[in-house]
Amino acid sequence: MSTLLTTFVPITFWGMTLDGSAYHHGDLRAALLTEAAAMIDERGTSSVTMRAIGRRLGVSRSAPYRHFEDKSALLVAVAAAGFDRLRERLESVGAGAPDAGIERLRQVGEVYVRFALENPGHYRLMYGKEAITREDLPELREVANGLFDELVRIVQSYQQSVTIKRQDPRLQAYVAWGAVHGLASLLIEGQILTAVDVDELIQQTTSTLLDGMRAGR
Amino acid sequence: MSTLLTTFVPITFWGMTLDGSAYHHGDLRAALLTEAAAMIDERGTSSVTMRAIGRRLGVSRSAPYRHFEDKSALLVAVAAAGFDRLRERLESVGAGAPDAGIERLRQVGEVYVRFALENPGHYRLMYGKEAITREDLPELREVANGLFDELVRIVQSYQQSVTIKRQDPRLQAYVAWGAVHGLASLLIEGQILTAVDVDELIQQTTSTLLDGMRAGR
DNA sequence: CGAGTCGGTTGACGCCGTCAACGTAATCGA
DNA sequence: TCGATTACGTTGACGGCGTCAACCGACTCG
Repeated sequence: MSTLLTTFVPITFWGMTLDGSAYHHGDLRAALLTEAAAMIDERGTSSVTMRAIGRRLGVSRSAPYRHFEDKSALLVAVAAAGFDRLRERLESVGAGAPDAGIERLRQVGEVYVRFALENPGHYRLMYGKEAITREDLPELREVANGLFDELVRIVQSYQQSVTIKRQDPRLQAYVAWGAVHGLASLLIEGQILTAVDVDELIQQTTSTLLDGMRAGR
Repeated sequence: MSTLLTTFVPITFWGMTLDGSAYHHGDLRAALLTEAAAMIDERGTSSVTMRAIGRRLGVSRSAPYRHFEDKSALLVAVAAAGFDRLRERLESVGAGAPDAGIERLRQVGEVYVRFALENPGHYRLMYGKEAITREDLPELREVANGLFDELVRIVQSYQQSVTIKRQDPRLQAYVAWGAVHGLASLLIEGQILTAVDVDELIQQTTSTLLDGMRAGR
């Protein structure tokens, strides 16, 4: 009897059935991350709910809890992935321009703002506090701080060229970060509505910043 | 009979009873605004719920709906009040320094950042999109744009002094706004953790900005 | 004094995050 | 090979949320 019944049980391989349905999803954790990321950039962080993401992936409302402790943990993971992508983008700048010079600092700023514009939801998540409520963000802080340290190093290296004022590189790095972060935020939040050319705006920001950092003497 | 019963009905004046309880609150609308503002700066925008604010004011969960169409409308009103306060603060800068000069632009930047630090919840609400979901923000946009126009005017007036580069003042104003907004945001969101002096950071930002705006020639 | 409006109330609905209890599939040790 | 364990899904339930509908008391004005 049980033998007969089993003939109606779908044949499975790694949780996947032949007709595509699955009891075990296969790699739900990865799917959750990419789906959450997509939702974030499509309709904002507030559109990400545990139930909605489950619905979109065809699993039950609480399936995500087998892979992330709570909603905040999921968002932290998405933010961490965002930091990784940003780091890659910034590192690729160095590879292209071996001559260095002030030009690299400018390019880093441009790439930074462009990343924010292309991944607004991610960017807000990474540098905002609203969605992420947990205190235990060791890895997240670590990767974010790593990025900042890289910026400090860049500033420092250019202070050693003659064209930059010799000042506390950490302070200078915060100023530079603030300028590009502010521009990115204003653009993302739709605060800059009058018809201005975004490229020109980025250009102007980096120019003003670098002029200000360069020694008046 | 009904005459006897009315002797047990509390004597009221403008909705207030002699023992302090009230059926009509008196001025619930104003109370909602101040209470929401307090909650925002104390425990963040996400702590503001229609039900919680009603609880804190001793009214029912849906009493606020007699004064604001929905939660977003309430938050818009709070944000608008924030813009008014910021405008007052910024206008007071002009009054104190009649001699003008580059110094005023620097002071405006400082006051701006300080306002954000003192009213972090308000500031986030004013310049973020997360909490406010409605499209019909005519007055809000208006007062925000008014503030920006004021900044454009300041930049313009200082371009007419010899010490500033002659460039599109709108573009320059966006750059300046971005720099202070970025610094404020980083500070508010707790992104600047390493021990740096906030005053020095503000100082450094405005200096770099003004140096960058000033003509190298 | 009676009608209408203003500003409160409760009940209900459907969303949400999350926990507990449960079931099934894959895996691993004997 | 098989039994136990673990990994990964499921549904049911709870309380909190925004919001709407229905209701009602209290002030206002003819």
